[in-house]
Amino acid sequence: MEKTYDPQKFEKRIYQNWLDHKYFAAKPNKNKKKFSICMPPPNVTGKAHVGHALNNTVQDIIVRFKRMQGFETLWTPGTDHAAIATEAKVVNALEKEGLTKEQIGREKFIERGWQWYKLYGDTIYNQFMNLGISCDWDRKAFTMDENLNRAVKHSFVEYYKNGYIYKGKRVINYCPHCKSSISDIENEYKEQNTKLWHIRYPFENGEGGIVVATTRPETLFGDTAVAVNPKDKRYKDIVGKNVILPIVNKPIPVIADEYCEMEFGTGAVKITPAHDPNDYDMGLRHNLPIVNVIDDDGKLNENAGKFAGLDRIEARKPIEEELKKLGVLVKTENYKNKVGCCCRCGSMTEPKVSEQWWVKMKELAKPAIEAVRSGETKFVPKRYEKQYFNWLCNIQDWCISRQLWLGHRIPVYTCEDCGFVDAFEEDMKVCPKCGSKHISQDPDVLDTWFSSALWPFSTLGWPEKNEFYDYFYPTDVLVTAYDIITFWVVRMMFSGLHFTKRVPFKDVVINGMVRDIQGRKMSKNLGNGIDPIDVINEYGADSLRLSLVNGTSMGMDIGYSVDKAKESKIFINKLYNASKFVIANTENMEVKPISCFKLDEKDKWILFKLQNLIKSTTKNIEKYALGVASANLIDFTVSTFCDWYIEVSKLELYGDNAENKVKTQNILLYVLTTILKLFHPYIPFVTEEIYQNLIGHEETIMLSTFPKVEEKLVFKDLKFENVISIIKAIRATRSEYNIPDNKKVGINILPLAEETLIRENLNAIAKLAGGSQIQIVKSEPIEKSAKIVTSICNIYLPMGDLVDEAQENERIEKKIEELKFEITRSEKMLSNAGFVAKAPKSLVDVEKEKLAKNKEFLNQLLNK
RNA sequence: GGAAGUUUAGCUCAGCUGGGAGAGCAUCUGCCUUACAAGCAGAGGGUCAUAGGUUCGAGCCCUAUAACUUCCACCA
Repeated sequence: MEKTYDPQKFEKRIYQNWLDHKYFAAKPNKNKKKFSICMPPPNVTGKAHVGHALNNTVQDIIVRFKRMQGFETLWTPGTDHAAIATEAKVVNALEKEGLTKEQIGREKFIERGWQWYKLYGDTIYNQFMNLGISCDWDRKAFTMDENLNRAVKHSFVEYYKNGYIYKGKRVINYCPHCKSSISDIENEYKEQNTKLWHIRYPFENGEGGIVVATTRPETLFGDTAVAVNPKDKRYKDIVGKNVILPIVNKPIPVIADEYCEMEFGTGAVKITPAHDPNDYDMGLRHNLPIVNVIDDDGKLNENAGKFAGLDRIEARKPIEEELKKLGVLVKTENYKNKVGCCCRCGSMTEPKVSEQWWVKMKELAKPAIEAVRSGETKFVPKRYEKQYFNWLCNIQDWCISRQLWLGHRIPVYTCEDCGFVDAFEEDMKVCPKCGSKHISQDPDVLDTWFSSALWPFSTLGWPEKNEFYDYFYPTDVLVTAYDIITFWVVRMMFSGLHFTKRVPFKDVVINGMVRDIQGRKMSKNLGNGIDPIDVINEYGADSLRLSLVNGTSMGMDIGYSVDKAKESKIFINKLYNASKFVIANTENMEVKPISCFKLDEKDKWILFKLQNLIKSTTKNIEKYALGVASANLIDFTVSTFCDWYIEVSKLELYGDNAENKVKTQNILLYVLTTILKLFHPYIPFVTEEIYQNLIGHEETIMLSTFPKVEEKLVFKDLKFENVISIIKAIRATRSEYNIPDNKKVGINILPLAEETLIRENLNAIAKLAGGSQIQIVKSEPIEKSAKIVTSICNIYLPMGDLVDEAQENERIEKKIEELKFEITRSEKMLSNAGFVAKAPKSLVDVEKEKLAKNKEFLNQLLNK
């Protein structure tokens, strides 16, 4: 191994080796249990950000763990075509060439789309590979692939034939920039400083009238009524009368509708059915005409008279001037409200009445609700189920048509001659009813999420019957961030249940969002984004991975800065160095099973703690407590293995007892190997690199067996803890006396119990506590010494004049006080009838034992 | 308006079915001890947001309050 830990030197090489051996590939295997998972597909033309790194790290940890546990493990990678986003990029690119998509036509445009996919499609995969993730690259899926396209058509037609899909006129959100409808969840409300315009709509004689408050004066041209609350006494007498619509000079009725809040504004609302969903509903209730005043570019149309052609927002100013001139602008006031914005491009969306394709949701939602309610699919953490239920229980029909060219075209065909309309999986050239060739396909494409909704099974080849689908479906876990529960998780659930009759996954693990260290979202505007590739280049993929999950808990946001990767690298460096030590000291060793050695206390101690670690790591990973598991692993590696076992093992390794040396070598090797395997899912590269240098290693650590608890190595009564206490006490006392570490002192030990243990570990105590010479004494030495008391021995450090009587007494007094406090505490607890009666017996026993021990210790001290 | 989450050491965060408050970083002191100075050893630092309640026992359960975050709804 290299002298220093330098991840750049081996990460790429190791990954290539894994690829070459096809270790990530999975195939149906009846003799093994399966584990399957599919990657949330990133945007095909996107770049990896830290969120992806976290999401894929979590998946890879789970996948590697399961693979080592012996499951046939399939992790399907994939990308999404993200129609709106990609189309916008292609349009942009065309713009730079001075072209529009209309100019080059649909076919050419789609070709350009494919060029775009191909050009950028592998970028994100390559970035993911740097992370070390172990997905089956031979099964890469893309939502626009031919077989996935087939799944989309198949499911659309199935929905259509069974009456789940319909075409209908509704108010939808329209993005004038993307020139497409978007669904309700793609419409994000953002707060904006604007004005509230109070406009007087006079009576037909030009006098008086009614004052309405509006945030959108520009839609005035589309007003077809003024509404008030029926209970509103102020307007009781004018309901049913007409008022004059200013500028347009057209009479419109005053109507009464419960929807109006009497308290808001003036209590009177202008009703524009064409440009507001609530007004639209009211229009239906009151049979109002619909007057459209905004065109697809977001400009006012001919209904706006002389304002036609102006952008809807820019038109506000001249309209305000005009209203002022007419004397109907009562006042304007500053106002904060929220306006819908396109989640892709950020521009303000327009509610628009139009004809779109919809999926009826009510029936589809029911089994999806039931599957989570019954526990067939579980969320981790559970609280996210509420978000899921909340959405599904108030579900609205899903608008699935988009006025774009990239994406899956809606497979509905209309015959221009006989009017026949139907959905088909095949491309239709001739009308099946009348034979006419004048048959045309619907121009719209499907919402990107329509194909994503089929992801867990479409990536397994559905609807074709095949062994991958049969063996690996349903998948076991879905790992995703909470921001797409409604977009994606919900839709996969109901689609999966509808088409496959099974839940698409058993567990939904929600990872948090990665934020900056101040808790802000990472964004281009703030310039606080962190590029995971930069982190990998500087600290290595293992450090990035570990820093993203260590000490975190599922579903919680993570405040991230590169300092965390640095911290992880420092730890990995430690592991690397400890491994170097073990490797150097086990080179030519004789490998034997540990059970054939006579184990001493330190051996039993480390072996037992290791068994506990195996148990807790397994349990924690199984319940997705990845951050707890890694923290325990780090703690064991540093504070148990390196700080103590390696240090005491040096005595055996450099000593002259050959049998003890072989024993220690074997234990070191066993413990290190086990640590590496436990850690492999987290830090796959460095564990493989080290593993390859161990005696008796297998082909690859990633296919080795995940450690299991060995009952033979589970011991009780860990006496070595006493030795540690002795060493720590001496160190602390030395520090108290300001004795520098390079100065050695004599150590005299007067055993009060466990003399054998103390004798066996004399050298260890001397070495680790900085002793010049160490000896067992039968009574307190005459020399002036610092006295240390522990529960099994008294320790005397002869330090001559350095010894301060007062300080000595103080230390002993302090210990006595501590013990007295402990004893009082125990006695209080044990004299509490409630505690003795109700607390678990084991706990009461522990307390009794503690009390007895402390009493004995105190007696020793008091009797001296 | 409805819902969820967060509040623990100076900072970033863990903390299991309720059973003596933890880590890393930062700070202070000493040490280049042959795996590691990217290190080692020692030390200081907390009214677990606030107020009640349940319990033998509360960081954890219940109620209220405050601050911050997010999701849903979209009152012109």
